[in-house]
Amino acid sequence: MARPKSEDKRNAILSAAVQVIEEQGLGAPTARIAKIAGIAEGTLFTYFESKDALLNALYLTLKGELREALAPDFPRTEDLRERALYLWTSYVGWGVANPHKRKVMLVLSASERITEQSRALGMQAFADASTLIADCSARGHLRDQSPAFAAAIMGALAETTMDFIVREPRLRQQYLDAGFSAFWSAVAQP
Amino acid sequence: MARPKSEDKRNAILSAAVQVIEEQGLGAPTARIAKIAGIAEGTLFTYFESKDALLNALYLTLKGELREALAPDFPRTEDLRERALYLWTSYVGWGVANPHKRKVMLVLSASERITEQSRALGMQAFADASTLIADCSARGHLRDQSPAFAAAIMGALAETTMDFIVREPRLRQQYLDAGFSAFWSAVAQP
Amino acid sequence: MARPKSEDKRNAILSAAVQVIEEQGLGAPTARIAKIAGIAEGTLFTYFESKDALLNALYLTLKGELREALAPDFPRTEDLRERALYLWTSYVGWGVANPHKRKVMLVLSASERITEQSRALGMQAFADASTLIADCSARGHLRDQSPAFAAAIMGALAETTMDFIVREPRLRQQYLDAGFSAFWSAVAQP
Amino acid sequence: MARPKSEDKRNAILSAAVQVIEEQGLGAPTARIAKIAGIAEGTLFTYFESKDALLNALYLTLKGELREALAPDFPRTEDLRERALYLWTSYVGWGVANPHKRKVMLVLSASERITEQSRALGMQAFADASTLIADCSARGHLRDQSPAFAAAIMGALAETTMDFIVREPRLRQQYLDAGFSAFWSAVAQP
DNA sequence: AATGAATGAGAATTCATTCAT
DNA sequence: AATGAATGAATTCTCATTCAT
Repeated sequence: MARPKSEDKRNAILSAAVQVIEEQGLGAPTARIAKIAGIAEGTLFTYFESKDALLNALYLTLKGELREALAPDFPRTEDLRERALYLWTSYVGWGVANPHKRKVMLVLSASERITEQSRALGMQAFADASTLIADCSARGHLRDQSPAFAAAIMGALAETTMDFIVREPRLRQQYLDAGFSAFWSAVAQP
Repeated sequence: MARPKSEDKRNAILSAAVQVIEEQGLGAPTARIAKIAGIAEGTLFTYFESKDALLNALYLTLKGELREALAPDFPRTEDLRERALYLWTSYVGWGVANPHKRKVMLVLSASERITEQSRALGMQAFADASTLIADCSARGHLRDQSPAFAAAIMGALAETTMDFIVREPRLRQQYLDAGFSAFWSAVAQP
Repeated sequence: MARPKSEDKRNAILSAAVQVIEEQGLGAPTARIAKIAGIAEGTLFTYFESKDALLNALYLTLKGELREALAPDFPRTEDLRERALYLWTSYVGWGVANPHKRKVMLVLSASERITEQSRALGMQAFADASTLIADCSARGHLRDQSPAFAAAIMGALAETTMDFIVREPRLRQQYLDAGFSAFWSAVAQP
Repeated sequence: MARPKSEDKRNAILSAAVQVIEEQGLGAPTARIAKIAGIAEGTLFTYFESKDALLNALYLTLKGELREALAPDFPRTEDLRERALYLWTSYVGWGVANPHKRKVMLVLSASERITEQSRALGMQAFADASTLIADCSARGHLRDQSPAFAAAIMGALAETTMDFIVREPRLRQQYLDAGFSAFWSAVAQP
């Protein structure tokens, strides 16, 4: 058999794409991505059919990574608040630890090049988290809204919190706590 | 360079830009914007020095419009909550009434083509609103955070609320109320 | 008004295309055509939407030129043979005088890039000639065949004749006469 | 380089090339030819040094097949006309029975990628037929022309006849007869 | 000022061919 | 010998911007 497609190379491309898109936006040339990935221009297209395909794959990869970051040892406690805090901390932690990836995810999300299908798949990955948030909000202000609303609110507050932590890393813990407090009040308490 | 002759044309360009960017993203050709605006390709550049200049001007214009939408007859009541509700309703109302403009603002915000200066100017326009929110939060959960944090949280919650109203316009009032309730709990209450 | 599209430039492109395609076939780069035409690479596309559009336009232009070569002072004689000879001579004369154009026309005709529409338009130009040939053949061997058959035969014999004249220009008159004699026997005589 | 292992594969490639070139022209990718042939992209190049080599080999193969179609049981009759008719019928029959191969042969003939050497070799295969035609024309209109002229005329008339039969298969016999009659009058009769 | 043709530097692919497996 | 990933030059076409009219 010929040499097999290399998972390493695929990852190198995705990784290079994060770097280059973070710097130049979605207009970043595939040639530059390839160069950073250490492969020939044409090789990129044996791993991704087109630039759009690469973009969508990158979107899904980042969503997947984020999910991984949330998943690992989810506490089994009965205490909803504790579990929500864990989720919150993991989420914000990932975003703060991976500012480039986060920025690229935002740019991708705002773009028309991500298909509905990708978006649906991306959401789907957060089913567990969504359920948790839905449980949290079951008796709060939003108890009558679609459960997705509470989850979206958590996402929005977490993103805002990340923005501030990134700008003032010194106040990390403070923003983390305050953000969660805001979230908990907004969603969970009656 | 020279002061352009027609304010109408400038507006037509900005308006066309909203439409075209909403459809095609920031990659939209200036030629297409010009065509939709009813002017010649080259004319666009007598009104805006470059595409980036147009983009930044558009960003500021949209921010300005939004501010206008918030300003008009701001109630003089003492009641903070009432004033905040007014602000909230205006903000969400504008976004829901102008989905294209809102989408374009998001795309622009996520792009590297908007300069720091534009972003600063854009923020600045909301000084009044920010002050109001800061007042609201003076005794709430976020009392120890930078006042901008509360304002950012309001923005984030409002955007989320708009997303859901746009998706389910039937539930407009419901989301509007629930969103504000969430905001108020998150920010204003102790 | 801006500067108008120049008929000269359009012709220069078509002319350059003949030269370059004659040398390199249909794979000839548009960049090279543009260079030979003395214009910028991109300018070619303000005159022709795409390479295929250029190819089809070239096909029609060459067919048109050929028709012009046949048309001018068609003799009004009653004598069919004389008129046919005139047609024959003009046709072969054009091909021999324009070997590059002729070669390119053959290459284009053999290509899948020329649309059916172009082919139909190209044929259409030869309505008069076809009628004449049909008349010639009305009493000959082919009297029972579709009139287009006789015309096609004339075309085929003329092309063959050109091939030989081009290879042995010295024998031009000889081949011209012999070819016509063959044609006349094949088609017109009973 | 080394003698390829499988004659079958070589044939599969040539066969695939006919199919693919008929569909897409000479621009058809070697990768696609290989795929249709059921082999790997790279394998094609152990059977043919380059795409041009493949094209030239294909040209010669098709010419060879055509010759085979003419050869088999050539009648030994004295009667020239009968032998010529036999040749004519075989030739036209092959073209009509193999429209794809015929189209590809035309495309190849019109291309600059077939070398002079290949063309010469291709012609050479028809020495017998040429001689026969030369004999036929020895006393006809073309008696004073190079013998190749008569042969070329036969080829041209046969191609034209095939075109019409392919378009109107119902009239096959009619066109076959009429075409031969035209040929015979053009070439053999004084 | 307005027009739109002209420019030419990219951009995303494609593809013949090579070469590691 | 066979495979198909890797290569990178080449290609068509786009587009912001300039400039002749």
